[in-house]
Amino acid sequence: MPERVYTRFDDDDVPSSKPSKPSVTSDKPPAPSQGKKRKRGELQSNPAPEKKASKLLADHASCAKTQQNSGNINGVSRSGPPQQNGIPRNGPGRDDKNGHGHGHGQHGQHGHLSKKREILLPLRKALPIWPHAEEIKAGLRGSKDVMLLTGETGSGKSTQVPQFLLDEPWCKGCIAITQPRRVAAISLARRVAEEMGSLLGSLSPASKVGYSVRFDNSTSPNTRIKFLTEGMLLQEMLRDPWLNQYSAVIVDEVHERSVNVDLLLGFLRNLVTGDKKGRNGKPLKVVIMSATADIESLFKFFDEGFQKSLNTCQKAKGDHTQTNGANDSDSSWSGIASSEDENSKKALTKKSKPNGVGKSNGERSLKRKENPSISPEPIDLTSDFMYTCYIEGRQYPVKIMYLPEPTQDFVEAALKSIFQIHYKEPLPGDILVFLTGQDTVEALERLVNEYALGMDTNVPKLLALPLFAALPQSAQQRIFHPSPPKTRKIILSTNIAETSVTVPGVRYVIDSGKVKIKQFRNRLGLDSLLVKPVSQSAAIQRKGRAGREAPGVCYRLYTEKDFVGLEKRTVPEILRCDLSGSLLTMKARGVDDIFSFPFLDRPPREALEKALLQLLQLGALTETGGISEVGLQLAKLPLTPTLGRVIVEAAKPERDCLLEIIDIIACLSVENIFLNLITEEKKEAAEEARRELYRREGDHMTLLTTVQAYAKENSDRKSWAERHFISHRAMQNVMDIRKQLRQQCTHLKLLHPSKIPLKESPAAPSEAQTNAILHSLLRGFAANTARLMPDGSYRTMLGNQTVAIHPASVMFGRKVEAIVFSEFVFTNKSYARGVSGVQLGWVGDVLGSMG
DNA sequence: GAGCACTGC
Repeated sequence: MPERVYTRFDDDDVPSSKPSKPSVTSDKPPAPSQGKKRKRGELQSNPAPEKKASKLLADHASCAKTQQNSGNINGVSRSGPPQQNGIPRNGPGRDDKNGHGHGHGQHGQHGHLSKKREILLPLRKALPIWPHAEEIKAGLRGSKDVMLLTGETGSGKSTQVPQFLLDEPWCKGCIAITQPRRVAAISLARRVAEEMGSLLGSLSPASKVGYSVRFDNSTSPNTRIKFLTEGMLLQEMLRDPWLNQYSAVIVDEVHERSVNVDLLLGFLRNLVTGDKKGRNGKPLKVVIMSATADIESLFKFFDEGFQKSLNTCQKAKGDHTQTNGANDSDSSWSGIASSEDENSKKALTKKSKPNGVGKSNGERSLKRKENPSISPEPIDLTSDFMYTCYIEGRQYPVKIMYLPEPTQDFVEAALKSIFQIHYKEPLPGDILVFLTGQDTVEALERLVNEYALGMDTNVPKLLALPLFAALPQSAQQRIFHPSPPKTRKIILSTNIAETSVTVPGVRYVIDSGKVKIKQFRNRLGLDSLLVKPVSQSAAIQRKGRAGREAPGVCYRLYTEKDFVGLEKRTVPEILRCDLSGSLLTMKARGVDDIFSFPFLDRPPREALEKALLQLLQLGALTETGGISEVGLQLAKLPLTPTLGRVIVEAAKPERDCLLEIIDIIACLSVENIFLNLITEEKKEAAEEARRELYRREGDHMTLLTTVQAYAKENSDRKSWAERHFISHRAMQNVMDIRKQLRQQCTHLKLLHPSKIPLKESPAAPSEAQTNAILHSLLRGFAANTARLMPDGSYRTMLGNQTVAIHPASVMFGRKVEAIVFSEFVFTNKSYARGVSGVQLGWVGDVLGSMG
């Protein structure tokens, strides 16, 4: 009875039980429409010659049913179809942060620069955000220090907002704008420099736009707009906690909710609602840019900060004057808000009850929650200190198709959908498939290629392109090449395409509805990497990838009911990661009481306590919970506290193996340097080629040997890496980090400059050195130790859990009395990765010394 | 016998 049929849910991503208007749903077949409707059997009219293919298509044909193509569109339609203003794809301000859209070099001459600026100006003026310039400027004047801004994809917010604010009277200093990713920071800076007719960063002392990311700082004395990664701004706050060089901080892509952005928001709230005494009276304006759905919680977050500050201020006043009514809220308003104009004064008097405004807006926005994808109606979330602004985006409508029945095998379901789309839909229109990981990507790639062989010759060709982070850069670049003639590209991707990489040419998205997600388990102290259902917001994000260039279709490989049952939001990273690094960051920036730090989402007390305990065990905190000398050193290292602690240990005179440890740590802080090989043939070849690098002491000494051998190779490192089946890109990263860590350690007086060899030392480490290295590792990873049990398994020293040595380890299959490991991950079972053999007595010593 | 995605003076 249940026909396998894609059903379409019109219009809204989050269906409510009673749709506000009639829509095509799963229980009623759509009314036939005159236009593009295709017959059911149409797929069969193109029978594939090969049996497999024809079987597949026949299967799918019976379930393929196209829905009427109503003019109803999903997403933002208010501003009409995009690109009507002659704006090219990837044109100005379209949030193209891959750096592929406009890779112009610098034009050396002033004339060129201003000409470029003139050319770009009309394109800027056509952006959806342009008409809001005055509103945005006005929104931050007077007592209003915080602006919440939602701008959908393609609104131009990342490029235009800093330029709007630049000439405001309060803006005497620099504007910082943060990005979650390096490429985004750099390509946005390049774009804005062009728009302003300025050279980029350090290219000229006069340049007004720069950027700052790890390993790459490009600013000038005259930089007014600086794009930086979130981590970079946090790092700057270590030196300059009041952010004195900035007049404004713009935090972009807040909805991605990285750990760093959460910390940043907490610090910024404290700054902007605090006494600002370190800023010598200079104002600091904060702009938060995020998805519409987050605005309410962000508003509450900052509003709470302002309320608290009012209460504190008022209490202080009460204490001083010894007079009335500490709870009389009205009397306190004028105390803190030194309003600069009549309007804000009026606003002050209007707001009689602290919660009044927020509440009514809360009710209104609840309505929106049911339909988050409709055209945003402005919600009037305003306070005396905040302004909320909505910018429509440029997004084409995307139809959604659901499976009528859940599927167990999303790879097979994706395969069927790919061929269904390919046979049904005319070119152009590439297909983007969201899968969980390298394994499913490669499995589907093989299947697509296999079935494509059986396609009729008059059917367009298929080109399957895998996309995942571990893929070499050159292979990743293939997705940007235009399709060959009469060919449809099928991009098989992990969630890298959700945020990090924008694939051009996509009109069809197939969403497996699954994602591999990392979760830190406090009690066990280990990371889990598990396949889980995506959240609704992630599903919406994936769907949106189909509507970047033309109207599109999103095939969800789950039912509409499944979608309704999904979590609304992806759990923010800060609630599912090890917090020790974050807490160290906070302690180093003067947050004494981490339990009162303003978290947008507060991690459970247990997680905070666990992290504090870990920092204590590393010696990063004093007995009283203050930060120690070691802790300050760790906070300055671009490493996790654990890895940092290994560095500090290795610098001790009795260990004296810092350079070696730096090489190892550099490897541990990049992705796997050893390439994953698929065919048996290559695996064997790699085994053979790497034999000279393998060390029986374990993975850490193997990494050291590898770095030393690579560094020693002066002629052609790339071919050396290829010969040894080692990722050259990862090794370049390792060398960058090695350099940075050496510098850092010199600054921290852990390393004397005279110790850095001018030439790469070829000497293999002695046994004494090896022991020193392993002891240093043990100091940081004391909790990651296990002993061999009589039955041949390993059990952790703390917690007595079973761990298996990961198959990729050189220690795999070996039995030694004890092991130390730098990574502990749960996938199918608990695995130790990065394993070295150690003496049981050493482990006892280090555990004993920690108490 | 196995590898989501980012990021740091």
